[in-house]
Amino acid sequence: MQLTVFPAPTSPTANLDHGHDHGGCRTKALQTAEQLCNNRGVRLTPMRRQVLELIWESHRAIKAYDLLDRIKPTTGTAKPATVYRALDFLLEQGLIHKVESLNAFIGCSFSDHQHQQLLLTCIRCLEVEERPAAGVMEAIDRELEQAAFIIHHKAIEIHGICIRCAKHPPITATI
Amino acid sequence: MQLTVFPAPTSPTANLDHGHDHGGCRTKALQTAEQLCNNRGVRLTPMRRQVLELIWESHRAIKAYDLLDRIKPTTGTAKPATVYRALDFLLEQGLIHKVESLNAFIGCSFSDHQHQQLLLTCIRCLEVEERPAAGVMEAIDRELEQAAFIIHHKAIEIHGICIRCAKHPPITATI
DNA sequence: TGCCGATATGTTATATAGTAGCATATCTGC
DNA sequence: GCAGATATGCTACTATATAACATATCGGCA
Repeated sequence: MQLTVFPAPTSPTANLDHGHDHGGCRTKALQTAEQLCNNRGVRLTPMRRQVLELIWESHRAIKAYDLLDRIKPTTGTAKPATVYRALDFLLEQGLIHKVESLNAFIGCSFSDHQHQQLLLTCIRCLEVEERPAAGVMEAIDRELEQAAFIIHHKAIEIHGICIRCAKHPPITATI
Repeated sequence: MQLTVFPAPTSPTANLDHGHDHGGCRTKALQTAEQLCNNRGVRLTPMRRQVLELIWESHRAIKAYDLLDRIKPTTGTAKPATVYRALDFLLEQGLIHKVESLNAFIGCSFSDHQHQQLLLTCIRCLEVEERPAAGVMEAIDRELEQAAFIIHHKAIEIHGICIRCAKHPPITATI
C-alpha cells in the first residue's frame, strides 16, 4: 500500500508560513485597517479588530467557527452572531475576503487599493495567495461586455499546488 | 420611501425562463447524460436521473434541500444523503456544476466537451449562464504560469444583471 | 455633563448545509 | 442463482449562518 503524507499545516499561531516573517504582514494589515476606518468614519471596534488580527495570524483561510473558538477564551460569551457581524463589517470595508469554495476567510492584502483578485488556494499547505491579475480581469471585462452582463461582484477561486509545496514533494512511504 | 420591486423568479416548474423553450434544453441534456454514462460504464440510476431532471427544470441554480423537497413526494423517504450522493455523482461526471457562492447547483451545458466555465449569475432573475470564455481561461493559465501554481480546479463566479433583466427594468414605486 | 439617538454587542433560538456509519437493496458478472 | 460490488435507506450528527429582540456603548448636542 502506498501512503502519501502531506506535511501538516503549521499551527494557527506559529509564524511559520513558508518561512516568511509573517508578523510584518499582520502589523501592516492592521495599521492599514485602522487608517482606512478612520478615513471612512467607521469604527474598528475591539471585537472587529480582534477578528481581523486572528484572520491575519496566517495566510491560511480560517472558518467562522474556528474564529469563534479562538475568541471565546477572551470574551467567555461569544456566539456565532458575534463573529459573523464582525466578518460582515470587515467584508463591507474590503479588509477581508470570503473564500466561497471553502466557507472561510482571509485578510485582504490590497485593502487600500484593489479588490476582487484571484484567490489561489494551495490544497497542500492551505495558504491562500491573492493576485490582482490585471490580464485576467481585463479578459473577464471583455467577456462580460460581449455577454452584455453588468457585473456586481466577482469570485475567482483556483485550487491547486503552490510553488513552495511543489518544491517540497510529500513524503511517500510503502507500508 | 422608494420601493424597488424585481419581477419574482418564475416557478421552478414553469418553462418560462426568459421566454425560450426550455424543454429542449432539458431533453438534450438528459440524452447527453445517458450517452456519456453509457460510454463511461457508469450508471445513471433513476434517483440520479431524477435529480438531474429537477436541476434542469430551469436555468436557475437549485439548492440541495430544495431538490430534497421536490424528491420527497416521489420517494416518500428521501433524506439529505440521498440527494448529496446523487449530486456527488453528477459533479464527478461533469454533468452539473456547483455554484460555490450560492451553495446551489446547475446543469452543465457543455458536459460532453468543455468544463470549468465562467458562471454568470443574475441577481435579479437568478438564472445562471455558463460561458467557456476561452480568453479568460488563457489569461488565467498565463497568470498561474507566472505564479508557478499547478491548477487542480477553478471556480469563476460572477454576480450581476443579465442582458434580459437589464432590458426590463424593475418596477419602481413611491409609497 | 447628562440625555438622546445611533451603532454595536449579547442572547436565544432556529434555519440551512453537509457528512458519518452502518443496514438493506439492487445490479452485474460469473 | 450466487457473490461481490455498487447504490440507496436510515439514523444521527456536525457544520455554517441568520433572525429577532434585549442590552450596552458611543458620540453629538442641549
